[in-house]
Formats: sequence, C-alpha cells, structure tokens
Amino acid sequence: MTAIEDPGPLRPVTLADIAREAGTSASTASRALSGRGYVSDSVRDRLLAVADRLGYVPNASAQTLKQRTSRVVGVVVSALDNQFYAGLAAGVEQVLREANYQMVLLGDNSDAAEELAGVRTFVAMRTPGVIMTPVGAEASRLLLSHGAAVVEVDRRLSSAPCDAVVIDNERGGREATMHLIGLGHRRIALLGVATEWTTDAGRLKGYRTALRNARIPFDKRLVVRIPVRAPDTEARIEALLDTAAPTAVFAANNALAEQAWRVLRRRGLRIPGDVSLVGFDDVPWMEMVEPQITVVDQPTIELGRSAARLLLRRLHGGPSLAPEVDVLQPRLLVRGSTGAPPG
Amino acid sequence: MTAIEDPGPLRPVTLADIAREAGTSASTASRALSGRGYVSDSVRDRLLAVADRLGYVPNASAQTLKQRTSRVVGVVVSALDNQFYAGLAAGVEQVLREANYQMVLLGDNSDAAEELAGVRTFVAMRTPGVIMTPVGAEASRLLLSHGAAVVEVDRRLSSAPCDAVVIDNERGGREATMHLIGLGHRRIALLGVATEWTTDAGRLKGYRTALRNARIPFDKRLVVRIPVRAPDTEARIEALLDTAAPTAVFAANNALAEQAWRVLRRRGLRIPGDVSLVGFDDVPWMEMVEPQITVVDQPTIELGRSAARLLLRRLHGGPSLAPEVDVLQPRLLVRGSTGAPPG
DNA sequence: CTGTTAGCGCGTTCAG
DNA sequence: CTGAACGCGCTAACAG
Repeated sequence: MTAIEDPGPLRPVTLADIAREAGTSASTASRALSGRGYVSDSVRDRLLAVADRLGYVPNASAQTLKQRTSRVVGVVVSALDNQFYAGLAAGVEQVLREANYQMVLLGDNSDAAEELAGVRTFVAMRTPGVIMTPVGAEASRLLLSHGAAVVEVDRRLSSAPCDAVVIDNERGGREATMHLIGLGHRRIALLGVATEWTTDAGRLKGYRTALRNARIPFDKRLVVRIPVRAPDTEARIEALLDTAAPTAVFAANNALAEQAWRVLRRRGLRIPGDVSLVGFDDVPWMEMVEPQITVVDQPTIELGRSAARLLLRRLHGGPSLAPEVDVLQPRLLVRGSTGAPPG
Repeated sequence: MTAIEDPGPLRPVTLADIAREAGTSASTASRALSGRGYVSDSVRDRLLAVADRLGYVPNASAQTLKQRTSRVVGVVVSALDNQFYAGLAAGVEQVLREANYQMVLLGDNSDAAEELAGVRTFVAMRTPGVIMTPVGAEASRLLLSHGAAVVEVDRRLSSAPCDAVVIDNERGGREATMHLIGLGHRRIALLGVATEWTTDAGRLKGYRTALRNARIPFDKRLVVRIPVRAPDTEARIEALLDTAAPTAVFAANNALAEQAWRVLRRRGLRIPGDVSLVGFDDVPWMEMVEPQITVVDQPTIELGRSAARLLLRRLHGGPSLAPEVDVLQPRLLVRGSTGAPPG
C-alpha cells in the first residue's frame, strides 16, 4: 500500500511506537487496538491506521505475561503420521479456530517422557488448556496441578476426574467379533497394543464378551498384545499365525491392521479365503486394497471436534463444572475381507 | 516424592517464590536454574532442590519478553493429513529436538489467508524462525520484515532470497515420463496442481523435456491442472480420460495419484493393461494396491531434516550468511502400474 | 474519553 | 560469588 517500506528488522514496532506516532499514550493505543475500553472514534481510526502502516503485530509474550493466560491451546497426540491422529487434530483445529483460539500441535511417539516434556512446554507457555491422547499419567497431573484444563480424547487415563471424549470401544470390539462368529469363525485372533489404554482394554473386553455369548472358550494364545512401535511387530504376527492357527484376525487399530495385512500378503494367504481380517478405524487404504477391509469405523474428526468443544466449555465455565465424558458410537463396515472360515 | 502435595493451581510458582524459599535473591535463583553465571555449588543445589520440590516451570512468556526471542520454531505445511507433509514435519521435529528447540506445527490447507494468519501468530510469538511449504508470497515477506528467519521447503516462492530445500522436480518429471515413453506410450497425460508452485512447474517442465527429447509433440489437452482441494477433481480426471484418451497418466503428487487411481478403478479400467499410472511421492498405499504403483519417490523425512538444519545454521549464523538452497534427488521406483500401452 | 502509574516474571547489568 | 535495580511490551486501575 505505502510507497515507503517498513524500517526493516531493526527493532520490532511496539505499542509505544504507534502511540508516539499517533500522539497518544500507550494505554489509549492499547484500548484502541484491543477493542476494550473507551476510545473516541477519531482517535481510534488514527491509531488503527498507524498500526497498519507500521505493520504492528502485538507481542504475544507481553500479552500473556500481563494477562496470565494465552489463547493458545495445546494438542498432543501419539503419532503425527498416523491418519487417525491427524484427523483428530484436524477436528480440534476446526472448532478452535472458530472460537479464535490457536492450536499448537505436538507428537509424543506414544512415549510418556516425550509427552511429559511437551506438556511441560505447554505449562511454560501458560496455555489455558490441553487436549491429549494420554500415554502417561504424569502429564495430566502436571497440567492439572498448574491449573490448566485438560481433556482426554480417544482414551482415558487421568486418575483425577477430567473431561474426555471417547468411543464405545467395547461395543466396537463386540460387533467386530460377533460379525466374525456369525460367519462361522471360532478361532479368532485379537491383535492389540500392550498398554493399559482404555481403547485396547475396551476392544478386548468386547471381544471376550462376544466369545462368551457365543459359548466359545477363550484361548489366550489367540490374543497378542504388541508394544507400541515394537521393531518385531511383524515377527510377532507371524508367530501368532504359526502357533495359534486363527481363521480370522481382528486388528484393534489401523497400524496393526496394516501390519497384519502385509504379513498375510507376504505369506500368500488369501483374504478371506484362508484368513479373514477386520480392522479398527477406517483409513483410506482399507477400501483401496483388494479385497477391501471390513472395519470398525470411528468418527475421527468428530472426536476431535467434541474434544475441542468440551475444552471451550470448561475454559468458559471454570473448574466448578462437573466433568463431562462424551461417548461416540463406532460403526461396523462390512466389506470383502471377511468371509466364512476355510474348510 | 514428597508427601505434601503442591499448593494447587492457586498461584503459579515463580522464581521469586523459590528464591525466598531458599533464602537467596531472585537473580541468584535465575542464574542457578538457567545455568548461566556464577553460583556456588551449594547454593545451586539448594535452589535446584527447592525448584524441583515446588514443581517450578519457568514462565516462557517472561523469558521470551526479556530475551526478545524464543526457542520455538514455527512450521507451517499445506495439509496436516497428507502423509507427505506429516513426514516432512517429523523430519523437522527430529533435528529441532536434538538442538533443543520446540516445534510448533500449523496447517494452512493450502490457503494463503490461513497461512498468513498462522504466520502472524508466529511473529506475535517472536519465533526466531519458521519453516514452511509456502503458498502465498505475503507470509514470508511478513516474517522477513520482522527479522525472522524463514526456510522454504518442498517448493520455493519467496521473492526475497532465502534458504530452501527442495528436490529436483524436473528430473523427477523427466524420469517418470521417459519411463513411460520407453514403454511405448505416446499419449501421456499429466495431472498437476493449478498453482505457481515450483514443484508442479518443475515436474511439468521435466515432462515436456522428456517428450521433446523423444520427438513427441506436446498436446495441451493431455495436461490438466487442478486447483488444490477442488470439489470436482474426479470429474476433471474423468473428463481428461474422455477427451484426451491417454494411455498413461502421470500424477504429479500423491493426492492426485490417489484420485486418479480411484477413477480408473471405478471405470473398470485395467492398470496397466488399459492405462498406465505413475505417481509422485511414494506413500504406503502405493505398494499395497494391486498392481503396485510405479512412483517417483522423494526423501520426505530428509527434506524436513535438511530444512531444520538450514534453519539452525541461519539462527546461529545470522542474516549475513549467503542463502543456501539444497537440492535432493528423487528416485523412480518401477512397480507394476506401468506397462506397454494397449494395442 | 484519556494519560499516569504500576506490575506481570524473568534475565541482565553493575556494584559490592 | 551474590543482590539491587531496571526494563522487556503490554494492560488494568485509577485519576483527571
């Protein structure tokens, strides 16, 4: 707009600069630019013009320091490169943006130490709230003890009561297993994660419930729980196939489903001819492969949106509000990877 | 550790608190905890113990305000849910973490306005540097004018000279096209993005070079450039197939490759029997589908790592350093989706 | 409606 | 080696 270029990176322009330029005090400039407090229209216009001309950008640190809180909310998820978590973050971001909050995203690689370190920088930033897929208990404890709101999403972990949004994992696990049983399977393997996460616990519970209802005895050799990011994941899946001879595999998350699928393919096993496969959490590849993968779909984006709404509610309502836990419903999508057992 | 719980969220503990508790001044506490300046060992130990006991977390805003810079570097990518950008961010994060910097990640949905808004909050945070996959020119201009370092990654856009790391897109485009020509194709479609991005420009240029070298006339009807996130992307691909009757499709990024693949499948066209397909940027589904997709692979993680290294170099070296542009090499992976043209 | 004063929490002189 | 004083940029009281 202006012909004169800004003075360059020499010194950032401050409120005092624009006040001086406009012939007012800094307080007035503050009121004009923040929109709070009385300022005459003429003065305000002049101030706004100067600020615009000088390319003024308020110093967020000074604001946060003064107001003792910021409009940044932290989000920490387990794996930035997993489409499930990416979708979650996208959902969070949508509603946060509408409420004029800024999302800051962090990945912790499912590592409690990394999670704690990340959360620590959030408390350092005086973030009013954090949304997280919890991996360790320390993190939310730290946050809470510093007065930050926390909402857990996807899984619950906090010992202290806090807002959360999850899905009905037990139902998802039950439906997947019942579907397999209905097809005639009796040797159904469960591939889960070796954690205390409520996601896996719920899916496992649903699996056991379905078996019990069908009077199928539980065989612990069919249940394999693999540590997150274990380097020998595929070997463990191979071992399962070798030792337990399942006719169907229920993989309790999208990453395990992918690994299982790869192992099955490498072995030349036909799906569902030799082994049926059902996944949990629908991701694009599942309907691109042949046959397409039967899967328990979850409302990923909505999970994120709900979490953000819960956080906003608490930021607005304060700590006296009773904790709210939203439970969303998964949905079984029957596709081509499940069929009758062989023989 | 301690039996006494911390006083709770009442008032955040400050340097003054821990100083008082330890019977020193705040300055000494500052020196002890930051590790800068002289402090006797005994005093330091006492201070550290108190800080630990009280759960002290330094106020990042105060630090940033005082030091006029922070250890947070901003990263803004086009699409958080695209595995390419996710990998990029992962690479950046790796080297930043080692250097004790904190990454703050933002997605801009390939929208210049969103990008600018995000970047504005980075300058508000007094972020010393930003790594970005640029979409509009304003963003880096703003950053630079405020004295922040910027490194462009994946594509270049800034009018002002700045550090960047890209791949040799022209070579990638050329090799993909030559591969197709070698197979006997003469009607090769190019699916690109309707932008000025150097990525697409380079790939297109490589495509044209390959055609020229092979004495194949350029047919503009074979080149379709689709706006990012266009709602009618698939229809445009359909139209290409209808009007230009290509025997091969070169999709210039992973998203377009996916869309093209879906259209081809829906139409019941055989790959490569009826149409060959080559993608750009290898992502997991490409080797899961049948046949697997021939693709120009790029060193995604390394792209991110290099960008971060470039940024650190500049943060350390200052603005007097000559801008450095790293060019990494792509690599053609020949798989099953390419074969001789029909007939 | 506007200016003055004061202080958020920290790091950095500069004396002692 | 340590403490006192000051100011980073901004905003909330409080006069006027």
